[in-house]
Amino acid sequence: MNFENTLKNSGLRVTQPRIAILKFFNASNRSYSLPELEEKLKVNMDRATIYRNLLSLHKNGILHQVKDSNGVNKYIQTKRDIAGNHAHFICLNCGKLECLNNMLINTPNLPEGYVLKRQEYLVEGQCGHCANL
Amino acid sequence: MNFENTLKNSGLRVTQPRIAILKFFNASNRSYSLPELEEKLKVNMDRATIYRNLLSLHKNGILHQVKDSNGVNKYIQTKRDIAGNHAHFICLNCGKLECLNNMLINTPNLPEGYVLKRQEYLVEGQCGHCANL
DNA sequence: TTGCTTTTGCAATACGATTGCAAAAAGAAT
DNA sequence: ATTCTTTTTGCAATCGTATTGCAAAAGCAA
Repeated sequence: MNFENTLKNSGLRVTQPRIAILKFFNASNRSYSLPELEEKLKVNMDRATIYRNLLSLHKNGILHQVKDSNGVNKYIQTKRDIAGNHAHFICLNCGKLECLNNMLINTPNLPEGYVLKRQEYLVEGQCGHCANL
Repeated sequence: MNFENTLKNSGLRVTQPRIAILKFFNASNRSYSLPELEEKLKVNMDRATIYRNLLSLHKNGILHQVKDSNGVNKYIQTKRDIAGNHAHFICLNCGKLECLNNMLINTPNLPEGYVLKRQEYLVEGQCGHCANL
């Protein structure tokens, strides 16, 4: 499916900034923060535009959003073969974010009367490439 | 053990701000962020003082530090009966942070060649008290 | 009490996240 | 193609938490 359809299917208008963002993520397999994207795309669009599009693309399931250990949001293209809760890995060196598909998170065993809203299992370290530098 | 000894054992000088901070945490079983502590303690000390003391108390294992889902650092008194990696629960309503001692995290199964640096399993929801309001 | 080291208080700054608003662009209706 | 309505963009401002430089104050050992 092309970028235009991706947007249309989510009820989003097809705009230049959005196409550029989708194209950018599609050409990369790592994650980016808003400041990083700003740097990469700033000749083409404003920070607020990127920001708001990251939000809506995430809300529509097109981008995956994970906070790194500094509390900074990182975005990566959602892979469609992932279901259920899973852990995330972020490479502290290159910033690559991976979904650890083999680490499914089972529903946590909370004390009696507690209500679960969300959970996030973040693993950080060095990916295979960066560990060998 | 009293607050003075706690500090001395970590090689930290015994100062009024530190005693006040330890006393404050000791009287509460929930977690606080820097802004929250600022509010509670600002008549007595400066924000930078609180900030730097939270860092050193955390570095010395006296306080536990966990980022909530907004990326804000929360601090809570370290309970000495906790060993190993465990999940953390934060109540979205009252802010209470709990160590889920029954949820020990086993070493994640990373792909070949990856290096693990740190991990954090955060669970958010409502605690038993807040769920019944 | 002296002298050295650590800590504090104040002020400034860094930095990512977020918003208001008018102009521009997209898309539906005609 | 033109008009009209709604969404989106760009710019600038602002928010909130985190962080730092530096001189003065406090802690502590000799």
